[in-house]
Amino acid sequence: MDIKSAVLQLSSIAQEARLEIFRLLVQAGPEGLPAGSIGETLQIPASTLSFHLKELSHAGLIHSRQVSRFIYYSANYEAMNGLLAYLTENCCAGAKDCAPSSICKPK
Amino acid sequence: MDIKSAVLQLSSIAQEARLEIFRLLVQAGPEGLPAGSIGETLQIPASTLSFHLKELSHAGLIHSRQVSRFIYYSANYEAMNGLLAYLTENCCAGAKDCAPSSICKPK
DNA sequence: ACTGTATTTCTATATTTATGGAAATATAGC
DNA sequence: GCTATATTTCCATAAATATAGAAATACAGT
Repeated sequence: MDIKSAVLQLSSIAQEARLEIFRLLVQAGPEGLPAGSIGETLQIPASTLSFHLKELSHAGLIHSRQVSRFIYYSANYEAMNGLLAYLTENCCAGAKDCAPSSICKPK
Repeated sequence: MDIKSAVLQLSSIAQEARLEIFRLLVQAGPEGLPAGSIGETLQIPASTLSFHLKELSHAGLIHSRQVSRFIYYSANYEAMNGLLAYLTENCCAGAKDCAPSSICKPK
């Protein structure tokens, strides 16, 4: 991963509403949740939510798929894993006792 | 760690210049580097650098200490470790095979 | 085709963040 | 106390980001 991708992904979760959205999707598991359900749970207006979902999608941290009239969003565990690995490597550069590169797996 | 602290810390490294600064300080080890040396290495004007260092300090990801006329900045490995632990927990909520909470240690 | 529901795009606005020169402050050596 | 160097603060400006209503689009059922 290059630094620009890392910054893009970090930016996408460096915002309270988006970090909450991401957490919610992680908790929701691989099936994810429809946009409306996310907005209802977190009390975010539809257009604002759409903006944030686009940011997260653009950074690659979430996926979306259409299920009839609903669009389901779900956490991209691999991408988050990659970001954590990048940060771990950067945090631990030159240090001993680092975690293995594979930190997180979807259930 | 609460979500606001996580967002603050993420924001502080969700910017290319600051992530570069942080990486450099991690590589430099616990002794850290004087501000001027950071600016020279990364080609960042003094006032801009000072702004970014303040952001990182405010988020708690770096320390500073005065050594004669120089101010040495160094990575706060514990804070970074805490952030990674928070993200790992949030990434892995409900998932098996998570990394241990202690991911990164200074050399 | 028409209707209702889900979501996005458009648009404007407010807010925050980044940049860097100039001036101010701090420290050390003479 | 003067001078040189290191760093920060002040300031203005530019650029990016966040917010949310209104309009547009997409889909499914009738």
